[in-house]
Amino acid sequence: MKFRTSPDILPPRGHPAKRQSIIDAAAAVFCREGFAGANIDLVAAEAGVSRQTVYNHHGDKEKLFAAVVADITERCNARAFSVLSTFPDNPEDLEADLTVFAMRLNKSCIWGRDGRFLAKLIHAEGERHPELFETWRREGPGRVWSALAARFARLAFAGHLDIDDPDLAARQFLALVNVDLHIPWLFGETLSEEEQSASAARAVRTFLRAYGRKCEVAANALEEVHEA
Amino acid sequence: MKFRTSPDILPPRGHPAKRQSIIDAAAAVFCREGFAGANIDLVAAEAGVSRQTVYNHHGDKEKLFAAVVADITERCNARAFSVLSTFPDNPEDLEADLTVFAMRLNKSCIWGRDGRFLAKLIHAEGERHPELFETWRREGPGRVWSALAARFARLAFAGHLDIDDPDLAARQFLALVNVDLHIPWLFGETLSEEEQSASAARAVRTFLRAYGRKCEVAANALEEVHEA
DNA sequence: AACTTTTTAGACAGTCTTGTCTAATTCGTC
DNA sequence: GACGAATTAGACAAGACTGTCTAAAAAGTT
Repeated sequence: MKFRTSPDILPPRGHPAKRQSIIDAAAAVFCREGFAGANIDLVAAEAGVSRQTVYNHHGDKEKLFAAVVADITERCNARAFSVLSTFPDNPEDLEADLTVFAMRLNKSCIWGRDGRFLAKLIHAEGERHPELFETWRREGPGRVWSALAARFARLAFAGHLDIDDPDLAARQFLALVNVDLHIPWLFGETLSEEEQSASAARAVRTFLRAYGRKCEVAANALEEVHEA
Repeated sequence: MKFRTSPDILPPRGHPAKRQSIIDAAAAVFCREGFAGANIDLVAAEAGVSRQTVYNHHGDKEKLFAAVVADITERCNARAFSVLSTFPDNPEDLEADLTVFAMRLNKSCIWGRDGRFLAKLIHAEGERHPELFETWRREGPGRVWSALAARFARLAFAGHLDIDDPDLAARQFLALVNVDLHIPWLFGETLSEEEQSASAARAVRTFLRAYGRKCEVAANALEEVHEA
């Protein structure tokens, strides 16, 4: 209910393996039940640990929650950056390569455990406790997005794209990639591999219609117009 | 914890005004605190009503929650349809008209009380209790989106747009309109009027770059290419 | 093997919440 | 004003949960 004082995370004590297993279990429980509904006994049981050990490691429920957020944030950002490093800087077939990249992004950051958990935690507590997610905002959207924007800018500079505002293009790319995933995601449903790749392909196609090289767009358009 | 049996909503009893004020208060409390964290006494106090009256009207906490979901769903869909009726069917300046439409959509469905509440409720309970939101899925995305798609299809037929898959275009339009709003939305921040309109304008510009009439796109592109 | 740290099980007080019950009061309507 | 329905305040039992404490067991180290 408070988080008033700086929500320090307790310094590592005891065995790190248990510490991590507690955080993993707590993440699952907090996401399933919400902060108020989460039960420390359940966390302990799910972590295969006694309740007292949970308290030894993390002090109290709020500190445990803060530790979970920090942990998930870190892993999520790491994963995002790792996917980012597979961006097609020298594309052979830009549309195909971007589609593959979009699918990897989906798989890692949206359907992945960490991504889902982080999103749920933010939705549940972001409004009431924005402090907890400041790290994420700084490192996540703040850095990942601008890194993606830099990649797009490079593609544009190399003549593969026509982009005036790379940051905007990056955000719109991510939004388009999410279009078909959002609703199923909300209800815990999954998309088949084919659906995912079809969705990614549609997103990339639209993105390229908007940001593809002008002369190519012009050529394609003229061609189609002539046909009609 | 259950919602196992069909979560019937109690038939209206007592004074409708109080009934509604209870639902309004409950909506606010459920959204702030989550289902588990919500306190019936608090709902009663916020509604200006005694606890017993809450129970008289809505049976128990779960039925109250179901009633809140039903209420918000209905109002949210009504609002969406009402905004939809302002779609620019005979646009004078397509870009400007679509931008205004996008802003109205934002104002009504995203920043509005009902929209925020519904989104939070879905995020909090959608995975655990999808039954509760089936009405929304059927009437919301299912109907509003396809209505929007129909509007786009008409614009395309009239020669204002070049769209092969109107449903997809509608979904992508909504996604683009949301790009800049999502993060601030998560943390309860608001965007100034100017920021909102700038965001809407950017979304519409990209949308039209992707779906604008081919011959116009071609003309613009050729022009720019020639300049360079 | 001796010693220290960590973990465990369980009990425990204190708090909070839900949902029910009762008796008194107010409201709406005829 | 009189009557029945709706509302109120408050008490209440039953249960759940947090966070602490203790004594014993287990694990890890030298």
